Amino acid sequence: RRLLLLPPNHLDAISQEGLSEEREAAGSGGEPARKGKQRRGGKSKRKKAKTDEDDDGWGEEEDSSETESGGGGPAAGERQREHPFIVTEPGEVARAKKNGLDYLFHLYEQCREFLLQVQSLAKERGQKCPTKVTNQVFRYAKRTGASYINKPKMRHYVHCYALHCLDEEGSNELRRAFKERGENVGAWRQACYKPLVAMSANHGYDIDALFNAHPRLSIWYVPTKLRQMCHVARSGGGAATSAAGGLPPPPPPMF
Amino acid sequence: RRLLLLPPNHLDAISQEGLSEEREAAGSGGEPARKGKQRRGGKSKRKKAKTDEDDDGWGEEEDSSETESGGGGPAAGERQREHPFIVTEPGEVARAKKNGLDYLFHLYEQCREFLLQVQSLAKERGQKCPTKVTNQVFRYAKRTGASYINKPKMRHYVHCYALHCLDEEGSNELRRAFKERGENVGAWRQACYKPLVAMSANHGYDIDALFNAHPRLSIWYVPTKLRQMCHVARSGGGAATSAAGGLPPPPPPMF
DNA sequence: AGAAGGACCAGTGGTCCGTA
DNA sequence: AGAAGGACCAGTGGTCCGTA
Repeated sequence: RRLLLLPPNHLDAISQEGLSEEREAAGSGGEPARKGKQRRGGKSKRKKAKTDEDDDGWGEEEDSSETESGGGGPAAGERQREHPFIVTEPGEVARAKKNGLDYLFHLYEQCREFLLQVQSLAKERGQKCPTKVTNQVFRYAKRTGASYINKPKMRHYVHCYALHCLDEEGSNELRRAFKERGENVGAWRQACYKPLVAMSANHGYDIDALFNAHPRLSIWYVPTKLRQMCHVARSGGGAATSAAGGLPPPPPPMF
Repeated sequence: RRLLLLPPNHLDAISQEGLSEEREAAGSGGEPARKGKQRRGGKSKRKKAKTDEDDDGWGEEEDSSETESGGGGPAAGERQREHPFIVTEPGEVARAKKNGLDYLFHLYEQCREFLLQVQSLAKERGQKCPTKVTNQVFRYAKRTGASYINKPKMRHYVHCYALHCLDEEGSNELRRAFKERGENVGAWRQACYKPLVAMSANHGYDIDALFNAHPRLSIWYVPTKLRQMCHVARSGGGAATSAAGGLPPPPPPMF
Protein backbone atom coordinates (compact mmCIF):
# COMPACT_ATOMS: atom_id res chain seq x y z
CA ARG A 1 0.00 0.00 0.00
CA ARG A 2 2.74 2.43 0.92
CA LEU A 3 4.74 1.72 -2.18
CA LEU A 4 1.85 2.75 -4.35
CA LEU A 5 2.42 6.26 -3.13
CA LEU A 6 5.95 6.49 -4.41
CA PRO A 7 6.56 8.59 -7.51
CA PRO A 8 7.95 7.27 -10.76
CA ASN A 9 11.36 8.76 -10.19
CA HIS A 10 11.78 9.49 -6.53
CA LEU A 11 15.10 9.98 -4.86
CA ASP A 12 15.82 7.84 -1.85
CA ALA A 13 17.76 7.63 1.35
CA ILE A 14 21.03 7.71 -0.53
CA SER A 15 20.29 11.26 -1.49
CA GLN A 16 19.72 12.10 2.14
CA GLU A 17 23.14 10.76 2.96
CA GLY A 18 24.60 12.83 0.22
CA LEU A 19 22.98 15.87 1.71
CA SER A 20 24.28 15.05 5.13
CA GLU A 21 27.84 14.74 3.92
CA GLU A 22 27.48 18.02 2.13
CA ARG A 23 26.24 19.70 5.26
CA GLU A 24 29.00 18.34 7.44
CA ALA A 25 31.68 19.21 4.94
CA ALA A 26 30.44 22.78 4.94
CA GLY A 27 31.25 23.45 8.57
CA SER A 28 34.99 23.15 8.15
CA GLY A 29 36.61 23.47 11.56
CA GLY A 30 33.48 23.16 13.62
CA GLU A 31 32.19 26.74 13.48
CA PRO A 32 28.41 27.12 13.18
CA ALA A 33 28.32 26.52 9.40
CA ARG A 34 27.66 30.03 8.10
CA LYS A 35 24.85 30.17 5.62
CA GLY A 36 25.81 33.14 3.51
CA LYS A 37 24.12 33.95 0.24
CA GLN A 38 26.72 31.88 -1.48
CA ARG A 39 25.73 28.46 -0.10
CA ARG A 40 25.07 27.01 -3.54
CA GLY A 41 28.37 25.40 -4.39
CA GLY A 42 28.71 21.78 -3.29
CA LYS A 43 27.32 19.22 -5.65
CA SER A 44 27.29 15.83 -4.07
CA LYS A 45 23.80 14.43 -4.49
CA ARG A 46 23.41 11.00 -5.87
CA LYS A 47 20.68 9.05 -7.49
CA LYS A 48 20.19 5.44 -6.65
CA ALA A 49 19.69 2.66 -9.16
CA LYS A 50 16.00 2.00 -9.53
CA THR A 51 14.80 -1.18 -7.84
CA ASP A 52 11.90 -3.35 -8.88
CA GLU A 53 9.62 -2.34 -6.05
CA ASP A 54 9.87 1.25 -7.17
CA ASP A 55 7.98 0.52 -10.32
CA ASP A 56 4.49 1.33 -9.26
CA GLY A 57 3.07 2.05 -12.66
CA TRP A 58 2.74 5.75 -12.09
CA GLY A 59 4.97 7.03 -14.85
CA GLU A 60 7.93 4.77 -15.44
CA GLU A 61 11.21 5.32 -17.29
CA GLU A 62 14.49 6.85 -16.19
CA ASP A 63 16.32 3.61 -16.48
CA SER A 64 17.93 2.34 -19.64
CA SER A 65 17.79 5.70 -21.35
CA GLU A 66 20.27 7.09 -18.85
CA THR A 67 22.60 8.87 -21.22
CA GLU A 68 24.46 11.49 -19.27
CA SER A 69 26.78 9.22 -17.34
CA GLY A 70 27.24 6.10 -19.31
CA GLY A 71 26.68 3.08 -17.09
CA GLY A 72 24.99 2.96 -13.68
CA GLY A 73 23.71 5.83 -11.55
CA PRO A 74 24.63 9.38 -12.39
CA ALA A 75 28.07 10.52 -11.38
CA ALA A 76 28.65 12.72 -8.38
CA GLY A 77 28.27 16.33 -9.39
CA GLU A 78 24.86 15.83 -11.02
CA ARG A 79 21.92 17.51 -9.45
CA GLN A 80 18.84 15.33 -9.59
CA ARG A 81 15.40 16.87 -9.95
CA GLU A 82 11.93 15.64 -10.58
CA HIS A 83 10.91 15.56 -14.20
CA PRO A 84 8.88 18.55 -15.29
CA PHE A 85 5.13 18.28 -15.51
CA ILE A 86 3.29 18.22 -18.79
CA VAL A 87 -0.41 18.73 -19.40
CA THR A 88 -2.01 15.31 -19.53
CA GLU A 89 -5.61 14.21 -19.79
CA PRO A 90 -7.18 12.41 -16.86
CA GLY A 91 -5.81 8.89 -16.74
CA GLU A 92 -3.05 9.59 -19.22
CA VAL A 93 0.42 8.41 -18.27
CA ALA A 94 3.28 10.78 -19.08
CA ARG A 95 6.29 9.35 -20.87
CA ALA A 96 9.82 10.37 -21.70
CA LYS A 97 11.12 12.09 -18.57
CA LYS A 98 7.88 13.90 -17.88
CA ASN A 99 5.31 13.70 -15.12
CA GLY A 100 1.58 13.98 -15.67
CA LEU A 101 -1.08 15.93 -13.83
CA ASP A 102 -2.64 12.88 -12.17
CA TYR A 103 0.72 12.43 -10.52
CA LEU A 104 0.78 16.10 -9.51
CA PHE A 105 -2.56 15.77 -7.78
CA HIS A 106 -1.42 12.54 -6.24
CA LEU A 107 1.36 14.45 -4.50
CA TYR A 108 -1.26 16.56 -2.77
CA GLU A 109 -2.97 13.45 -1.48
CA GLN A 110 0.38 12.21 -0.22
CA CYS A 111 0.98 15.44 1.65
CA ARG A 112 -2.40 15.02 3.25
CA GLU A 113 -1.38 11.59 4.49
CA PHE A 114 1.84 13.00 5.88
CA LEU A 115 -0.16 15.68 7.66
CA LEU A 116 -2.43 13.03 9.17
CA GLN A 117 0.63 11.20 10.46
CA VAL A 118 2.14 14.36 11.92
CA GLN A 119 -1.17 15.16 13.57
CA SER A 120 -1.40 11.72 15.04
CA LEU A 121 2.13 11.94 16.43
CA ALA A 122 1.50 15.40 17.86
CA LYS A 123 -1.62 14.24 19.66
CA GLU A 124 0.16 11.26 21.15
CA ARG A 125 2.88 13.51 22.43
CA GLY A 126 0.60 16.24 23.69
CA GLN A 127 2.03 18.82 21.30
CA LYS A 128 0.44 21.47 19.13
CA CYS A 129 -1.44 19.82 16.30
CA PRO A 130 -1.14 21.43 12.86
CA THR A 131 -4.32 21.81 10.83
CA LYS A 132 -2.51 22.74 7.62
CA VAL A 133 0.39 21.43 5.57
CA THR A 134 3.16 23.32 7.33
CA ASN A 135 6.93 23.38 7.15
CA GLN A 136 6.86 20.67 9.78
CA VAL A 137 4.90 18.41 7.45
CA PHE A 138 7.27 19.02 4.55
CA ARG A 139 10.18 18.23 6.82
CA TYR A 140 8.48 15.04 7.96
CA ALA A 141 7.79 14.04 4.35
CA LYS A 142 11.41 14.54 3.43
CA ARG A 143 12.64 12.62 6.45
CA THR A 144 10.27 9.79 5.64
CA GLY A 145 11.89 9.47 2.25
CA ALA A 146 9.56 11.52 0.08
CA SER A 147 12.37 13.78 -1.06
CA TYR A 148 10.44 14.60 -4.23
CA ILE A 149 7.96 16.64 -2.18
CA ASN A 150 8.96 20.21 -1.48
CA LYS A 151 7.22 23.37 -0.42
CA PRO A 152 7.77 25.64 -3.45
CA LYS A 153 6.40 23.02 -5.81
CA MET A 154 3.33 22.23 -3.76
CA ARG A 155 2.53 25.89 -3.15
CA HIS A 156 2.98 26.62 -6.84
CA TYR A 157 0.17 24.34 -7.95
CA VAL A 158 -2.23 24.56 -5.02
CA HIS A 159 -4.91 26.35 -6.96
CA CYS A 160 -4.74 23.74 -9.72
CA TYR A 161 -5.41 21.10 -7.10
CA ALA A 162 -8.21 23.27 -5.73
CA LEU A 163 -9.96 23.26 -9.09
CA HIS A 164 -9.49 19.50 -9.29
CA CYS A 165 -11.15 19.16 -5.86
CA LEU A 166 -13.97 21.62 -6.34
CA ASP A 167 -14.93 20.91 -9.94
CA GLU A 168 -13.31 17.75 -11.19
CA GLU A 169 -15.34 17.79 -14.39
CA GLY A 170 -14.34 21.35 -15.19
CA SER A 171 -10.74 20.59 -14.28
CA ASN A 172 -10.73 17.58 -16.58
CA GLU A 173 -12.17 19.60 -19.44
CA LEU A 174 -9.52 22.26 -18.99
CA ARG A 175 -6.79 19.65 -19.10
CA ARG A 176 -8.13 18.15 -22.29
CA ALA A 177 -8.48 21.56 -23.92
CA PHE A 178 -4.95 22.63 -23.02
CA LYS A 179 -3.45 19.36 -24.07
CA GLU A 180 -5.32 19.59 -27.37
CA ARG A 181 -3.92 23.06 -27.98
CA GLY A 182 -0.43 21.91 -27.08
CA GLU A 183 -0.11 24.46 -24.25
CA ASN A 184 2.65 24.09 -21.68
CA VAL A 185 2.16 23.56 -17.97
CA GLY A 186 2.57 27.23 -17.16
CA ALA A 187 -0.28 28.21 -19.43
CA TRP A 188 -2.54 25.53 -17.99
CA ARG A 189 -1.63 26.62 -14.50
CA GLN A 190 -2.53 30.21 -15.26
CA ALA A 191 -5.86 29.12 -16.70
CA CYS A 192 -6.82 27.39 -13.47
CA TYR A 193 -7.33 30.70 -11.68
CA LYS A 194 -10.32 31.96 -13.62
CA PRO A 195 -12.83 29.19 -12.92
CA LEU A 196 -11.94 29.34 -9.23
CA VAL A 197 -12.59 33.06 -9.05
CA ALA A 198 -15.90 32.45 -10.78
CA MET A 199 -16.80 29.78 -8.23
CA SER A 200 -15.85 32.04 -5.35
CA ALA A 201 -18.37 34.61 -6.59
CA ASN A 202 -21.12 32.27 -5.42
CA HIS A 203 -19.69 32.55 -1.91
CA GLY A 204 -19.32 36.31 -1.79
CA TYR A 205 -15.81 35.99 -3.21
CA ASP A 206 -14.72 34.39 0.06
CA ILE A 207 -12.08 32.02 -1.24
CA ASP A 208 -11.14 30.91 2.27
CA ALA A 209 -14.70 29.73 2.83
CA LEU A 210 -14.53 27.82 -0.44
CA PHE A 211 -11.29 26.10 0.56
CA ASN A 212 -12.53 25.33 4.06
CA ALA A 213 -15.74 23.78 2.81
CA HIS A 214 -13.78 20.98 1.14
CA PRO A 215 -12.10 18.55 3.54
CA ARG A 216 -9.10 17.73 1.33
CA LEU A 217 -8.59 21.32 0.31
CA SER A 218 -8.97 22.92 3.73
CA ILE A 219 -5.53 21.72 4.80
CA TRP A 220 -3.87 23.97 2.19
CA TYR A 221 -3.12 27.64 2.56
CA VAL A 222 -4.95 29.80 0.06
CA PRO A 223 -2.39 31.09 -2.45
CA THR A 224 -1.80 34.83 -2.21
CA LYS A 225 -2.41 35.45 -5.89
CA LEU A 226 -5.73 33.61 -5.88
CA ARG A 227 -6.88 35.58 -2.86
CA GLN A 228 -5.92 38.80 -4.56
CA MET A 229 -7.76 37.87 -7.74
CA CYS A 230 -10.94 37.12 -5.79
CA HIS A 231 -10.59 40.45 -4.01
CA VAL A 232 -10.18 42.33 -7.28
CA ALA A 233 -13.13 40.50 -8.78
CA ARG A 234 -15.29 41.46 -5.82
CA SER A 235 -14.22 45.08 -5.93
CA GLY A 236 -14.05 45.67 -9.64
CA GLY A 237 -16.55 43.12 -10.83
CA GLY A 238 -19.53 45.48 -10.76
CA ALA A 239 -20.30 47.89 -13.61
CA ALA A 240 -19.02 51.15 -12.11
CA THR A 241 -15.96 51.72 -9.99
CA SER A 242 -16.85 53.47 -6.77
CA ALA A 243 -15.58 57.04 -6.83
CA ALA A 244 -16.59 57.73 -3.23
CA GLY A 245 -14.13 58.33 -0.38
CA GLY A 246 -12.20 55.72 1.49
CA LEU A 247 -14.18 53.82 4.01
CA PRO A 248 -16.83 51.21 3.28
CA PRO A 249 -15.51 49.45 0.17
CA PRO A 250 -17.75 47.73 -2.36
CA PRO A 251 -20.27 45.44 -0.69
CA PRO A 252 -19.87 41.82 -1.64
CA PRO A 253 -22.49 40.64 -4.13
CA MET A 254 -23.51 37.61 -2.12
CA PHE A 255 -25.40 34.96 -4.14
CA ARG B 1 -18.20 53.77 24.86
CA ARG B 2 -14.63 53.53 23.75
CA LEU B 3 -13.30 55.35 26.77
CA LEU B 4 -14.84 52.74 29.00
CA LEU B 5 -12.30 50.32 27.66
CA LEU B 6 -9.31 52.31 28.76
CA PRO B 7 -7.41 51.11 31.80
CA PRO B 8 -7.00 53.09 34.97
CA ASN B 9 -3.45 54.02 34.20
CA HIS B 10 -2.85 53.67 30.50
CA LEU B 11 0.06 55.28 28.72
CA ASP B 12 -0.74 57.38 25.70
CA ALA B 13 0.60 58.70 22.43
CA ILE B 14 3.31 60.65 24.23
CA SER B 15 4.90 57.38 25.20
CA GLN B 16 4.93 56.30 21.59
CA GLU B 17 6.80 59.47 20.67
CA GLY B 18 9.29 58.82 23.39
CA LEU B 19 9.88 55.38 21.99
CA SER B 20 10.38 56.77 18.53
CA GLU B 21 13.02 59.21 19.68
CA GLU B 22 14.78 56.43 21.50
CA ARG B 23 14.77 54.31 18.40
CA GLU B 24 16.13 57.04 16.18
CA ALA B 25 18.82 58.03 18.63
CA ALA B 26 20.02 54.44 18.67
CA GLY B 27 21.10 54.37 15.03
CA SER B 28 23.91 56.88 15.41
CA GLY B 29 25.46 57.58 12.06
CA GLY B 30 22.78 55.94 9.94
CA GLU B 31 23.98 52.36 10.06
CA PRO B 32 21.25 49.69 10.31
CA ALA B 33 20.82 50.10 14.07
CA ARG B 34 22.44 46.94 15.32
CA LYS B 35 20.25 45.10 17.76
CA GLY B 36 22.76 43.33 19.93
CA LYS B 37 21.89 41.76 23.24
CA GLN B 38 22.71 45.05 24.86
CA ARG B 39 19.85 47.16 23.49
CA ARG B 40 18.46 48.00 26.92
CA GLY B 41 20.00 51.33 27.77
CA GLY B 42 18.02 54.43 26.72
CA LYS B 43 15.37 55.62 29.11
CA SER B 44 13.15 58.23 27.54
CA LYS B 45 9.56 57.18 28.11
CA ARG B 46 7.15 59.65 29.54
CA LYS B 47 3.86 59.44 31.33
CA LYS B 48 1.17 61.95 30.52
CA ALA B 49 -0.85 63.89 33.08
CA LYS B 50 -4.16 62.15 33.63
CA THR B 51 -7.16 63.90 32.09
CA ASP B 52 -10.71 63.84 33.31
CA GLU B 53 -12.06 61.61 30.57
CA ASP B 54 -9.61 58.94 31.56
CA ASP B 55 -11.42 58.36 34.81
CA ASP B 56 -13.63 55.49 33.83
CA GLY B 57 -14.16 54.04 37.27
CA TRP B 58 -12.07 50.97 36.59
CA GLY B 59 -9.45 51.36 39.21
CA GLU B 60 -8.57 55.00 39.78
CA GLU B 61 -5.61 56.68 41.50
CA GLU B 62 -2.20 57.61 40.21
CA ASP B 63 -2.85 61.28 40.56
CA SER B 64 -2.28 63.31 43.68
CA SER B 65 -0.25 60.60 45.36
CA GLU B 66 2.48 61.01 42.74
CA THR B 67 5.49 61.07 44.99
CA GLU B 68 8.49 60.20 42.92
CA SER B 69 8.77 63.40 40.91
CA GLY B 70 7.21 66.15 42.91
CA GLY B 71 4.84 68.13 40.73
CA GLY B 72 3.36 67.13 37.36
CA GLY B 73 4.14 64.07 35.21
CA PRO B 74 7.13 61.89 35.95
CA ALA B 75 10.48 63.18 34.79
CA ALA B 76 12.15 61.83 31.69
CA GLY B 77 14.22 58.81 32.58
CA GLU B 78 11.40 57.03 34.41
CA ARG B 79 10.13 53.81 32.96
CA GLN B 80 6.38 53.60 33.23
CA ARG B 81 4.67 50.24 33.67
CA GLU B 82 1.23 49.00 34.45
CA HIS B 83 0.54 48.50 38.13
CA PRO B 84 0.89 44.90 39.25
CA PHE B 85 -2.16 42.74 39.65
CA ILE B 86 -3.50 41.69 43.01
CA VAL B 87 -6.02 38.99 43.77
CA THR B 88 -9.41 40.63 44.04
CA GLU B 89 -12.89 39.24 44.49
CA PRO B 90 -15.35 39.59 41.63
CA GLY B 91 -16.50 43.19 41.51
CA GLU B 92 -13.83 44.42 43.85
CA VAL B 93 -11.91 47.51 42.78
CA ALA B 94 -8.19 47.47 43.42
CA ARG B 95 -6.65 50.48 45.10
CA ALA B 96 -3.21 51.93 45.75
CA LYS B 97 -1.28 51.35 42.53
CA LYS B 98 -2.68 47.90 41.98
CA ASN B 99 -4.93 46.43 39.31
CA GLY B 100 -7.63 43.86 40.03
CA LEU B 101 -8.55 40.65 38.27
CA ASP B 102 -11.74 42.02 36.73
CA TYR B 103 -9.48 44.45 34.96
CA LEU B 104 -7.18 41.62 33.89
CA PHE B 105 -10.05 39.74 32.29
CA HIS B 106 -11.28 42.96 30.77
CA LEU B 107 -7.99 43.19 28.88
CA TYR B 108 -8.77 39.87 27.23
CA GLU B 109 -12.11 41.21 26.08
CA GLN B 110 -10.35 44.24 24.68
CA CYS B 111 -7.93 42.07 22.75
CA ARG B 112 -10.90 40.27 21.30
CA GLU B 113 -12.32 43.55 20.07
CA PHE B 114 -8.99 44.45 18.51
CA LEU B 115 -8.94 41.09 16.78
CA LEU B 116 -12.44 41.71 15.41
CA GLN B 117 -11.27 45.03 14.02
CA VAL B 118 -8.17 43.49 12.45
CA GLN B 119 -10.31 40.76 10.93
CA SER B 120 -12.73 43.27 9.51
CA LEU B 121 -9.91 45.30 7.97
CA ALA B 122 -8.28 42.19 6.52
CA LYS B 123 -11.51 41.09 4.88
CA GLU B 124 -12.06 44.52 3.34
CA ARG B 125 -8.58 44.45 1.91
CA GLY B 126 -8.70 40.87 0.71
CA GLN B 127 -5.85 39.81 3.00
CA LYS B 128 -5.33 36.80 5.19
CA CYS B 129 -7.69 36.93 8.13
CA PRO B 130 -6.30 35.93 11.54
CA THR B 131 -8.44 33.66 13.70
CA LYS B 132 -6.32 34.13 16.81
CA VAL B 133 -4.80 36.99 18.76
CA THR B 134 -1.54 37.23 16.85
CA ASN B 135 1.43 39.57 16.87
CA GLN B 136 -0.45 41.59 14.29
CA VAL B 137 -3.29 42.14 16.74
CA PHE B 138 -0.93 43.20 19.52
CA ARG B 139 0.73 45.64 17.14
CA TYR B 140 -2.64 47.02 16.12
CA ALA B 141 -3.65 47.41 19.76
CA LYS B 142 -0.49 49.33 20.53
CA ARG B 143 -0.87 51.55 17.47
CA THR B 144 -4.47 52.25 18.44
CA GLY B 145 -3.23 53.57 21.76
CA ALA B 146 -3.67 50.55 23.99
CA SER B 147 -0.01 50.59 24.99
CA TYR B 148 -0.86 48.79 28.20
CA ILE B 149 -1.59 45.62 26.23
CA ASN B 150 1.40 43.44 25.42
CA LYS B 151 2.00 39.88 24.42
CA PRO B 152 3.98 38.50 27.39
CA LYS B 153 1.37 39.71 29.84
CA MET B 154 -1.60 38.36 27.93
CA ARG B 155 0.05 35.01 27.31
CA HIS B 156 1.03 34.78 30.97
CA TYR B 157 -2.54 34.80 32.25
CA VAL B 158 -4.39 33.08 29.40
CA HIS B 159 -5.25 30.02 31.43
CA CYS B 160 -6.64 32.22 34.21
CA TYR B 161 -8.94 33.80 31.67
CA ALA B 162 -9.81 30.34 30.39
CA LEU B 163 -11.01 29.30 33.81
CA HIS B 164 -13.02 32.51 34.05
CA CYS B 165 -14.67 31.70 30.71
CA LEU B 166 -15.29 28.01 31.27
CA ASP B 167 -16.31 28.01 34.92
CA GLU B 168 -17.00 31.50 36.14
CA GLU B 169 -18.39 30.25 39.44
CA GLY B 170 -15.35 28.14 40.12
CA SER B 171 -13.08 30.97 39.09
CA ASN B 172 -14.87 33.35 41.43
CA GLU B 173 -14.58 30.92 44.33
CA LEU B 174 -10.87 30.52 43.70
CA ARG B 175 -10.39 34.27 43.74
CA ARG B 176 -12.25 34.63 47.02
CA ALA B 177 -10.30 31.81 48.61
CA PHE B 178 -6.92 33.16 47.54
CA LYS B 179 -7.78 36.67 48.57
CA GLU B 180 -8.91 35.38 51.95
CA ARG B 181 -5.63 33.56 52.43
CA GLY B 182 -3.69 36.64 51.37
CA GLU B 183 -1.97 34.82 48.52
CA ASN B 184 -0.16 36.78 45.84
CA VAL B 185 -1.03 36.82 42.16
CA GLY B 186 1.55 34.22 41.26
CA ALA B 187 0.05 31.70 43.65
CA TRP B 188 -3.46 32.35 42.35
CA ARG B 189 -2.22 32.02 38.79
CA GLN B 190 -0.61 28.66 39.55
CA ALA B 191 -3.82 27.44 41.15
CA CYS B 192 -5.80 28.12 37.99
CA TYR B 193 -4.19 25.20 36.18
CA LYS B 194 -5.64 22.38 38.22
CA PRO B 195 -9.36 22.95 37.67
CA LEU B 196 -8.72 23.33 33.96
CA VAL B 197 -6.90 20.02 33.74
CA ALA B 198 -9.79 18.45 35.62
CA MET B 199 -12.27 19.91 33.15
CA SER B 200 -10.22 18.71 30.19
CA ALA B 201 -10.51 15.16 31.51
CA ASN B 202 -14.17 15.24 30.49
CA HIS B 203 -13.05 15.86 26.92
CA GLY B 204 -10.42 13.16 26.72
CA TYR B 205 -7.81 15.63 27.98
CA ASP B 206 -8.12 17.50 24.72
CA ILE B 207 -7.50 21.02 25.95
CA ASP B 208 -7.63 22.43 22.43
CA ALA B 209 -11.15 21.11 22.03
CA LEU B 210 -12.09 22.75 25.31
CA PHE B 211 -10.70 26.09 24.19
CA ASN B 212 -12.29 25.87 20.77
CA ALA B 213 -15.70 25.08 22.18
CA HIS B 214 -15.88 28.50 23.80
CA PRO B 215 -16.21 31.43 21.38
CA ARG B 216 -14.31 33.97 23.46
CA LEU B 217 -11.60 31.53 24.40
CA SER B 218 -11.05 29.99 20.98
CA ILE B 219 -9.17 33.05 19.78
CA TRP B 220 -6.36 32.40 22.28
CA TYR B 221 -3.48 30.00 21.81
CA VAL B 222 -3.43 27.20 24.37
CA PRO B 223 -0.50 27.85 26.74
CA THR B 224 2.28 25.33 26.42
CA LYS B 225 2.36 24.50 30.09
CA LEU B 226 -1.37 23.87 30.27
CA ARG B 227 -1.17 21.57 27.26
CA GLN B 228 1.68 19.69 28.88
CA MET B 229 -0.18 19.31 32.14
CA CYS B 230 -3.19 17.86 30.36
CA HIS B 231 -0.93 15.46 28.51
CA VAL B 232 0.72 14.33 31.71
CA ALA B 233 -2.65 13.90 33.39
CA ARG B 234 -3.86 11.74 30.50
CA SER B 235 -0.74 9.61 30.51
CA GLY B 236 -0.09 9.29 34.20
CA GLY B 237 -3.57 9.71 35.53
CA GLY B 238 -4.37 5.99 35.52
CA ALA B 239 -3.30 3.63 38.30
CA ALA B 240 -0.33 1.91 36.66
CA THR B 241 2.32 3.38 34.39
CA SER B 242 2.59 1.39 31.18
CA ALA B 243 5.83 -0.57 31.12
CA ALA B 244 5.31 -1.75 27.57
CA GLY B 245 7.47 -0.76 24.58
CA GLY B 246 7.26 2.48 22.68
CA LEU B 247 4.37 2.70 20.32
CA PRO B 248 0.74 3.09 21.30
CA PRO B 249 0.79 5.31 24.38
CA PRO B 250 -1.89 5.30 27.05
CA PRO B 251 -5.38 5.41 25.57
CA PRO B 252 -7.33 8.51 26.55
CA PRO B 253 -9.97 7.80 29.19
CA MET B 254 -12.76 9.50 27.26
CA PHE B 255 -15.78 10.43 29.44
C1' DA C 1 12.45 29.28 -23.12
C1' DG C 2 10.09 26.67 -19.42
C1' DA C 3 10.31 24.64 -15.03
C1' DA C 4 11.97 22.49 -10.35
C1' DG C 5 13.46 23.65 -5.74
C1' DG C 6 17.43 25.41 -2.46
C1' DA C 7 17.70 28.98 0.17
C1' DC C 8 16.55 33.32 1.73
C1' DC C 9 13.81 36.82 4.48
C1' DA C 10 10.36 39.43 6.99
C1' DG C 11 7.56 38.82 10.35
C1' DT C 12 5.60 34.72 14.08
C1' DG C 13 4.92 32.28 18.37
C1' DG C 14 6.93 31.80 22.45
C1' DT C 15 9.13 33.30 26.62
C1' DC C 16 13.53 34.68 29.06
C1' DC C 17 15.65 37.74 31.83
C1' DG C 18 17.25 42.43 32.62
C1' DT C 19 14.31 45.88 34.84
C1' DA C 20 11.61 48.49 38.28
C1' DA D 1 10.69 39.13 47.06
C1' DG D 2 7.12 39.41 43.22
C1' DA D 3 5.81 41.04 38.84
C1' DA D 4 5.56 43.69 34.11
C1' DG D 5 7.25 43.67 29.41
C1' DG D 6 11.29 44.75 25.95
C1' DA D 7 13.64 42.08 23.29
C1' DC D 8 15.42 37.96 21.69
C1' DC D 9 15.36 33.49 19.00
C1' DA D 10 14.21 29.22 16.60
C1' DG D 11 11.51 27.90 13.39
C1' DT D 12 7.24 29.79 9.80
C1' DG D 13 4.97 31.20 5.57
C1' DG D 14 6.06 32.80 1.44
C1' DT D 15 8.54 32.95 -2.86
C1' DC D 16 12.72 34.59 -5.51
C1' DC D 17 16.16 33.51 -8.40
C1' DG D 18 20.33 30.85 -9.32
C1' DT D 19 20.11 26.29 -11.47
C1' DA D 20 19.53 22.49 -14.80
